[in-house]
Amino acid sequence: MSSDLVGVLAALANPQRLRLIATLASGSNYVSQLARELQLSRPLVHMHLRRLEEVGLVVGRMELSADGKAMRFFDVAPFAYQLTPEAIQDAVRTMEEK
Amino acid sequence: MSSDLVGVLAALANPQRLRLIATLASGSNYVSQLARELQLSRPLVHMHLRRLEEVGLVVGRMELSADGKAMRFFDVAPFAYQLTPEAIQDAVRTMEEK
DNA sequence: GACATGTGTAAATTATTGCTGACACATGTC
DNA sequence: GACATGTGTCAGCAATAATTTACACATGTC
Repeated sequence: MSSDLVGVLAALANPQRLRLIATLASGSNYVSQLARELQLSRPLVHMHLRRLEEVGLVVGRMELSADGKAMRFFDVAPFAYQLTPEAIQDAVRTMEEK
Repeated sequence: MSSDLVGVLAALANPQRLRLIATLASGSNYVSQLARELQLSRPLVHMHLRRLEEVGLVVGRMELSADGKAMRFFDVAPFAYQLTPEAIQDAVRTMEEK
């Protein structure tokens, strides 16, 4: 169970992905709808969400809509990272021990 | 006075820069020495430190050594960022209002 | 003067990322 | 069947980031 700080930081170091998290923080949503709301192409949203999911910042699930369409909903994970020099020092320490 | 979360995150989203911060957290140090300790080329360390300084995560100062050489020392700034969905939501809000 | 140390920068290369435009596959309605 | 919605993926291009090598300039010592 690696917390992989670098990975999380890399996932967050992008304006679009921050906007995605900000939007999802107000409630779960699905890919096409997010693309419309944030004015991004759907493949792009798909890719950003995958990147966020890989490091556990959001979680996705499949859901069937009333009219039978398979829709992919996402929620933010309740993460909380404290970013201080000391926290980074610890992260680097565990990072360097193979 | 912009806190520019994306900029800070981008600056931190790199293993070498995290190692630099971790090293500086144990005490101030200068460029050539850091390059030796972290096994990186000096221009690379120079560039990473500049990137960190731009967003205020480290601060640099010139200092004259005993034998008269101009040396560039760096210290970590005492930063503390709380990374939660809500904090990101706030950051994006202030980010979107031009 | 040659050699060690330190500083800075610029050019060129490589690797990575962000993004678009296709394509394929479903479902339900006119 | 044509059209709307939704899903996924892949190829390619453009922009950015990471890295090296080489140069310039200082200082002090052998």
